[in-house]
Amino acid sequence: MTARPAGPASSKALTIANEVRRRIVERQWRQGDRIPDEADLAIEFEAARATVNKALQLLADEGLLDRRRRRGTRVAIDPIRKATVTISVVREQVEQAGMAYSYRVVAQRRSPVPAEIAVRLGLPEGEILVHMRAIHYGDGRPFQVEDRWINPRAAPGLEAVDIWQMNANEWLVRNVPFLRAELTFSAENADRRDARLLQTQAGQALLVMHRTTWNDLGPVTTVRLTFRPGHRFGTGDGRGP
Amino acid sequence: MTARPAGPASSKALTIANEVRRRIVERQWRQGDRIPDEADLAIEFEAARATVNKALQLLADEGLLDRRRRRGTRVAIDPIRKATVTISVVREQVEQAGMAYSYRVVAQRRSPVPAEIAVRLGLPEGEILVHMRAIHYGDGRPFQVEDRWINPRAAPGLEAVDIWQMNANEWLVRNVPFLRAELTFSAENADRRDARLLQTQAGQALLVMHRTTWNDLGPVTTVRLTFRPGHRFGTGDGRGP
DNA sequence: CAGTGGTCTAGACCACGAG
DNA sequence: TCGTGGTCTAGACCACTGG
Repeated sequence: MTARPAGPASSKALTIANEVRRRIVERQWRQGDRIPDEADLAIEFEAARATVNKALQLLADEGLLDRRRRRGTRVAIDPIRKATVTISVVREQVEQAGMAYSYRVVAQRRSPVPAEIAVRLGLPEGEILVHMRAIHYGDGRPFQVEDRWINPRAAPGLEAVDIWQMNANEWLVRNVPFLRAELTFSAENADRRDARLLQTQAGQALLVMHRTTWNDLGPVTTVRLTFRPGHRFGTGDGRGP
Repeated sequence: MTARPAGPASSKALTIANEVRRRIVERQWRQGDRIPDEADLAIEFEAARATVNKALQLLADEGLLDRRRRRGTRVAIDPIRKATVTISVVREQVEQAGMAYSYRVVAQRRSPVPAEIAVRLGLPEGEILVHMRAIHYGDGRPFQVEDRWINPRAAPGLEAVDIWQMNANEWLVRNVPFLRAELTFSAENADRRDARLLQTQAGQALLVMHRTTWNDLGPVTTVRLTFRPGHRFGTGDGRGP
């Protein structure tokens, strides 16, 4: 297996970015080195400075370059490593794995928000939110358990839908764009309820993802997603194919 | 707590992006709608088309817009959700948490690579790689256990360093830029060795991160990072502050 | 074919910050 | 102070694709 063969690319800016990346990776330009300024590179690559700028910005976003006015552009001493996690709709994850998707709501009610959740959302404790629990299945076996609180004041249109029927995840994705999201991963031992819902045993290590989203009306929803045992959450990194 | 008040921004392109985002979030432009083309927006915002293009590209990268030649720009029906995970150096994580960092190598040898690891790296089974285990401490308590395989052929300069002394994570970050990385998160019950190294109990749910990196010479390293119980891996979402 | 986004260019001015 | 990156502009041509 070879790594991406830093070959040419479809656009001039990408071609330049790839060439600069090659020089860094092959240690022609080393960590901490200052590289030629935009004007010089523009001459070398026979491109406009704006094009070179675009290429270098790309590499800076990747964390490979450190750019500052007046100081110039240097190869990052400590390349920041960014990975992009794509949060797809659960159904797509299941179907991509070649399994038949199904979904069941196991609980739904309006309820005063407990302290822990209130803190996470930044709402006063005891406010009335919609609380629901649901299970996503792949080929009839539990794939993911969803425990969700929804703030109806930030999700206009929610009253009109039948929560027992709809898939909250998809409904929210499709109908309530968000401005900001927070995401955490952690591992927890399954408690009795987790174990029952996921058809596994208490104590089993489970991957847990918490996601909270906000829009301009305030906090929209916070959800605890518990994956079936053995699930892996994978990514490419933010650096192209 | 309010969400980011989609206010003006430091650059004209960002100002435009924020305004367009606001119109989408406030449902003035709805999922699937076609929005005005670049030329029209350029007139409305009194900007050059290139500036509008930059703004819209930004929103398309976020997944909020779907742009195609000739077809125009539409509000995405199914906004892809991307989150950016920043993998910092362990020492920085520890120090940011206000703890004193220390590090200890507990094992190091050259060894034929076992099948599972070989597959992950895309190397033939039995090839001789460097294998090491180390523990990262915060205030003297185990923070993370590192189990790493390094391919010396892709890490020039490795022979010259004292593996027992160096911090492999930092050495690699500083000296071997990579082109591609794969990352997965999972949860595992601690086995006896994990439990001993992390000073916890067998069976405890642990967050595990696997990371494999490649450069132009081939696979560089694959590492299994096991975090102390209760560790959370958090992110912003790549959309601003 | 023609409308739309994708990209490039040459030139300009500005903002930051090291010396 | 002044070199460097950050950004914008007006104009141009190209590439894709719907009608």
